[in-house]
Amino acid sequence: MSIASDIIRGHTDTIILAHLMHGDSYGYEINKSIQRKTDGLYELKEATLYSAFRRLEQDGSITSYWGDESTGARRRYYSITEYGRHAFNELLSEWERARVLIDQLIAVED
Amino acid sequence: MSIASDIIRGHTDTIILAHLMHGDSYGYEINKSIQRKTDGLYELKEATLYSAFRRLEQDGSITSYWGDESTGARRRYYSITEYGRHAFNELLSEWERARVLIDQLIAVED
DNA sequence: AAACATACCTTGACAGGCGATGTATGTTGG
DNA sequence: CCAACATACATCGCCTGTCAAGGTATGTTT
Repeated sequence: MSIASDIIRGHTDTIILAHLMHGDSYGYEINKSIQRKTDGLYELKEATLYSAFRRLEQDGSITSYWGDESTGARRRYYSITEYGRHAFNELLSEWERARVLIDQLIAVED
Repeated sequence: MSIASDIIRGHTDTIILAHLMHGDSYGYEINKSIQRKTDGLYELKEATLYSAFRRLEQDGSITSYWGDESTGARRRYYSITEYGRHAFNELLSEWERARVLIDQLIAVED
């Protein structure tokens, strides 16, 4: 892992919601997708991932249901809600603002 | 405050070190400078600021000394060390990488 | 005299990340 | 055939950074 978790902290929810904007998915798949997208540079720790699911479901951003796999391990699918889409957009624009702010604050030139 | 602290979290040290790259400074002034730079959009909470100073001094990134104000409240000045400059550069490039990574992960298009 | 600005500091609570550990199913290499 | 690995989910308890609240002290302005 080459990225400090304190930098990613606060983006976990956004990352998960972004994935669910494409359609329903489940934990393992979401994590694999993150690894693929970042060429293995980043992954969510399982404990982080599942605690995020709990958080997001509690606040109404996602809902979940068990898949009907006839074979293999069972999967719990997650679906983004209308509220979740709205929350995601908020998080996105917050990120835009934060990115500018941080760049401003850590620039050595003034 | 319009930026969630979980997004800025992990940048506190970088922000402080960036300021000290210009020269020695003290807590109150650093915080005022942050508010100025961001037009009041962001400020470090005092508890956060001073706990960051402690952290940075402990790991050898900064050193401190009391100013010799003949009038007004006393000031504790902080100075970035050679190690601190190195650490700052590391943090900077980590931010570059993280920014790209996050953008990649929260993009809805793929 | 009160309010405000400058300036520092500590305590205790809280939230998110994560190492460790556990469960269960299915596939594959030797 | 069985050990190792991949898939897939879940929880517990620790650690770390943030911050509300509170405190101290000096100087200026109203």
